[in-house]
Amino acid sequence: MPVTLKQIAEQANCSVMTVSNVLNNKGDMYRPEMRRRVLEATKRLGYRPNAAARATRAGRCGNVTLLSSVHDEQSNLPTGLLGGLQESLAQHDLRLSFARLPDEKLTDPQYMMKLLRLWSADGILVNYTHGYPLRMIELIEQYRLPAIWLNCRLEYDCVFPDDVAAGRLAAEHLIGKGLNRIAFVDYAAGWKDLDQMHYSLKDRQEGYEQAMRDAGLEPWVVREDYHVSGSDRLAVSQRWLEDCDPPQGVVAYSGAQSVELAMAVRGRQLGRDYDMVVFADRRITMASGPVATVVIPQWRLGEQGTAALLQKIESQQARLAPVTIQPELALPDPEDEGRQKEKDPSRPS
Amino acid sequence: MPVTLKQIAEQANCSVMTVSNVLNNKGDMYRPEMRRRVLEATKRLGYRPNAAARATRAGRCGNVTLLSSVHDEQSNLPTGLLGGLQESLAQHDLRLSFARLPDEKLTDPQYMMKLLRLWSADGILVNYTHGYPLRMIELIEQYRLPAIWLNCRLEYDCVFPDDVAAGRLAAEHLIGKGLNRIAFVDYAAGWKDLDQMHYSLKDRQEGYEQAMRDAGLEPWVVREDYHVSGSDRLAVSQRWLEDCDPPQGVVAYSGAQSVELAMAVRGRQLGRDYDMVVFADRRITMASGPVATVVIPQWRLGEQGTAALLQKIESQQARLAPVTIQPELALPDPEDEGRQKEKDPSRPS
DNA sequence: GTGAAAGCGCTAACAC
DNA sequence: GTGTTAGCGCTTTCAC
Repeated sequence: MPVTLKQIAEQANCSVMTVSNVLNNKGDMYRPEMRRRVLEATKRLGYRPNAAARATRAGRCGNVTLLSSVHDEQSNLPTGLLGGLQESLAQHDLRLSFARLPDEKLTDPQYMMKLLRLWSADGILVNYTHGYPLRMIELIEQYRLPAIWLNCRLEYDCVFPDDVAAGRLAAEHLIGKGLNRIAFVDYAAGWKDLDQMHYSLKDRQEGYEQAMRDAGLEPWVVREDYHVSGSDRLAVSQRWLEDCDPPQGVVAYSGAQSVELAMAVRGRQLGRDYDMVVFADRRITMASGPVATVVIPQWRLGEQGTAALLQKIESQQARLAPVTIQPELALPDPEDEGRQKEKDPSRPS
Repeated sequence: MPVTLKQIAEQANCSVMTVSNVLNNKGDMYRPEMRRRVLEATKRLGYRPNAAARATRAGRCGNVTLLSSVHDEQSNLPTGLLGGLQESLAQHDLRLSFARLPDEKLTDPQYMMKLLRLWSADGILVNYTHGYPLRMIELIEQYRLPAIWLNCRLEYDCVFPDDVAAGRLAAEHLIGKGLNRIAFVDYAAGWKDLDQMHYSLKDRQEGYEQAMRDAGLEPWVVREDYHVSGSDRLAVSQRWLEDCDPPQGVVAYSGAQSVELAMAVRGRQLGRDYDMVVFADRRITMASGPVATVVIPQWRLGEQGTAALLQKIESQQARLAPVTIQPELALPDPEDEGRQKEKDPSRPS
């Protein structure tokens, strides 16, 4: 039903090739009159190029697939990452597609065909940060899929943030303000389950501890034995804050809001009585106002992921060296407020 | 470079058609021996089907494009929506691709070709919730792109949540608990800029007001003249809470955290001294613990969006009646805690 | 300057 | 049961 080059050629009284050339910027040689006729017919018919046909001819797919877990209920896909990927891929005339590895048994060859068809791409970006099934690694190897892992600290073929640097950056900011009692808070993992968790939990704490020791300060890590769920975080925060001289600075991997609230109940105000640094993909404003944020630039991560994948596709190289992304400290500088992208007020929440 | 059916046929000593049929579940007629040889060669060579070629043959593109704004710095793409779209499209052997309408002048035909190639799809899902450029509507019309608008309340070809119902649901929950002084809080829009904002701002307030009046209660809307930025919300919350007998219930479109904090500073605890309802795409846990949430089921919105788009593509119908999605109240029931999907603790934040 | 021929990988239709 | 033919929309090559 869609318009084809052939139909344009008929309308413009020329050959299909002429149309193709004119529309692909190779029409310099043609008479202006010819070009005009072609462009006019193209516009009039509302012609849309058929990417599939072009890709078939070119022997490529024209797209890259972002592979995610089916288990991600929560957003594991920052808009910045999506944007960075999409825009850098578009510059190479590649589309970004989305796929998941379902739970079904992947032994049925018929089912595998269906899945591979959906994955059909020039390359794969794997967005599992942890807990990726062995089966997927097997599939990637078996089908020689050019793949890059995002947010994964592997030996090769990956792009990930330098989380030790992120931890250092956070601590150094507070140390630089002359604070001494600086706590590192994380409720996401406990000491007992830390090892099975994402490396960033350990690495950011490690960076914090390094910075503290370098400054001659005693690290102060607030971490329970096990993961603290959202509903328990306030109580836990209040408990440890009761027992101590309250911190002058807090580096929060998670639980920042419960610390803020527990401090407020004790009459201690963020920005006045203590400082906080959080980690995020963008500058953060908490309930008490903006806070210093160690920004993990997801946009750049996406761009670098694209670059790595393209290199992998081009070079057919077996293994690519890991790429690390440096985090950046974003201050809650009031002067910056204007530039800070506020949550767009007119969008639905 | 990728493996083709032809190569498999050579290895399996048969024709390309035999391979195609066996791999596409149409191989019942073939001798088991033949099928075995084909499947063996397929596996050994690591064959991946070429979706582009199949799509070319079928006269379709095999994918649907999700069109987003370049201006979305903040996540406007809930994971649930993505998941619902992706999964329902996969059931129809369609891939989901992403694209954006860039700011560049869209007058250059060469540039337009490039863009249309990236948008190349059987249909388009428009994810602009507001502020979509007129140029895009023109493009959709000119190129007869089968399009469905998501989260937009239009006259036709759209799928969006019933936000009046959402507002009602929130208020009725608190009214049902026997509360009287129930405030509706929104800092995202002010009275003066409400009209240019997303319809959900007005609609949820409208639903709240309806429910209040139905119950013989006085609506109490907290809204400033203009948008209140994140850094000012706490101060604003403290100001209006100072002047009044504090509310027993709060319906928060936005600013929930600043209200929670302001109340805490006054010694009023969420769940003990007052109740709150918020709107989200999933059950929400605030710093004080879980709260009742009016859940806008984005997953279902995605599924319905797919259904509508497929119908639009199939039927070539000019205009499809709008589809509304009903919100659901999710209680902060402790019994439900187990089922509540906590933010996965092992992911990077 | 323009167009005819060939072929990309795949599959519907039909022949044997 | 298996293979042959033709053709999807597009572009590379090369002839006129």
